[in-house]
Amino acid sequence: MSGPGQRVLALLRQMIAEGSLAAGERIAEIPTAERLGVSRMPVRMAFRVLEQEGLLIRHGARGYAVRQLGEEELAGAVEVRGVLEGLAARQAAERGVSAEVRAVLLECLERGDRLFEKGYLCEEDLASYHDLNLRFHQTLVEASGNPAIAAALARNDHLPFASVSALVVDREHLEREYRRFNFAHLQHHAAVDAVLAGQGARAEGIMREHANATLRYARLFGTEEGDSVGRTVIQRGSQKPG
Amino acid sequence: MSGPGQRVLALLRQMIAEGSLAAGERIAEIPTAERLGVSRMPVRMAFRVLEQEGLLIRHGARGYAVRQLGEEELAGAVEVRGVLEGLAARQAAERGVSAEVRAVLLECLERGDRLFEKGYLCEEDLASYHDLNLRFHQTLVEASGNPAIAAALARNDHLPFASVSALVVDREHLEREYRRFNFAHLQHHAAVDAVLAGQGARAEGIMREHANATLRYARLFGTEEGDSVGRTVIQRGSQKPG
DNA sequence: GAGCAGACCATTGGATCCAATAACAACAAG
DNA sequence: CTTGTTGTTATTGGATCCAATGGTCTGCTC
Repeated sequence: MSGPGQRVLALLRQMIAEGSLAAGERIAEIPTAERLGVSRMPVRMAFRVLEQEGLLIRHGARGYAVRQLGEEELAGAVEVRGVLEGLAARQAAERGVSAEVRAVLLECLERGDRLFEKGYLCEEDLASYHDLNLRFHQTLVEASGNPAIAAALARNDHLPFASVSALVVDREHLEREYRRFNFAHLQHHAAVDAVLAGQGARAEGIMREHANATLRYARLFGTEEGDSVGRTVIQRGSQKPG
Repeated sequence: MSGPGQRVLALLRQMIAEGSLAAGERIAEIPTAERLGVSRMPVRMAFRVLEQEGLLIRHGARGYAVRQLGEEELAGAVEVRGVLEGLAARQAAERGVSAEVRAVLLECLERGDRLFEKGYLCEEDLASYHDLNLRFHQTLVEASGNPAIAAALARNDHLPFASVSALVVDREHLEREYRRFNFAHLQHHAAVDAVLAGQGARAEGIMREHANATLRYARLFGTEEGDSVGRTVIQRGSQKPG
């Protein structure tokens, strides 16, 4: 575990996510292998995985290309995440959650409450919120008892900006971000309320709308088009899907 | 294209789907390679892809195991397909469909009408219905304009029995299957009606329920538990996701 | 007799080599 | 001048070899 193969895979994912690899440009095995200082073999393996994840697409009959995803493709991925997490919430509500899951969800809510009750956000609050947000979503998906949801979500989670684990934050306007994340956190509250009450349809609707919190709310709460100054992505290490 | 690598991948998928490989049992590279008469390399590649598709899972620290999916996992996958195809139908209805898509959908409906109007099903009707069913679903997903849906569906489509391309038919009771497929076809009618009328929510609801036609209706329409005699799977060649 | 340690074997991952194929370019012919 | 054909090169896929790691079995010691 964590041999050169995994390292190459993680490196390529990161390079694609942060744009070091020009989108749409062709990418070959040998230059990539030399650039990363490994043999062609782990690169070959990584290319297959990355193709399955949708980050690379075949470029003609020879080689791969970094997939360039436009605005509406991103919106589509967010929409997909919405229906999947909505399904997870509904099934969790319908089947009922265990005491452990209930405890984790309530703890996430409480930790978020403590974050937001002081009325502003500082730098390390962003990291904390990111962590609890991730934990909340993962717990809900697990609580659905439907592993197919996690499997389907795994694809989206590899697309940059479309996953829960990628939070686009505007560090220049932390008061705006406070409102945005606070709203998202209130949606968490509503979702937990619905799930614990066994209200499947309500839980589904809330989580479906909540998917927009990642991306669309960023515009909704004031960050206009082209206002990319100071926008940062908190991207955490790839949590394993299993 | 279509070299030994693709052949190995297709063979392994088929062997997993039809149960030639015992579920849950460990599967190693070397015996598999010898059994298929190829080197270890294409097997290694295929294992990675199959792991990404969810057909294989890691068996401890060494090797892979064929994933055994129980009844409720299958039901979960069907549910996932429901929400995804529901989303596709809704987005197709909301954005409107092109003339070409409209023509294809109507042609699928008409061909189905001709199949069912004679009041019974014969053997080659099953293949015809399978083809038009597949075409219908693919067209609808494409019409959504959301490639993330197809990407998310690709995972489910590899799980045996959960995809549109796997129809479980009971050849012993073709009159029952007539009622079942006819019902599914009427759902197609309703879905197209809703999509063409721009009724997104209605289209979504119909397609969501329609996902159950693959599996759950088989029991609903009379095939009881354990009544597996004469049940066959029409599984067609792996249509490429892109 | 049981537990621990060491050694051997099985199996996987990486590297290098070889073959096959596709693309590009150059040259010749119409 | 344009187009077709052929040759060369670049790149990918497959095979074989080598190293590293984990598991198991056996023997020794307490």
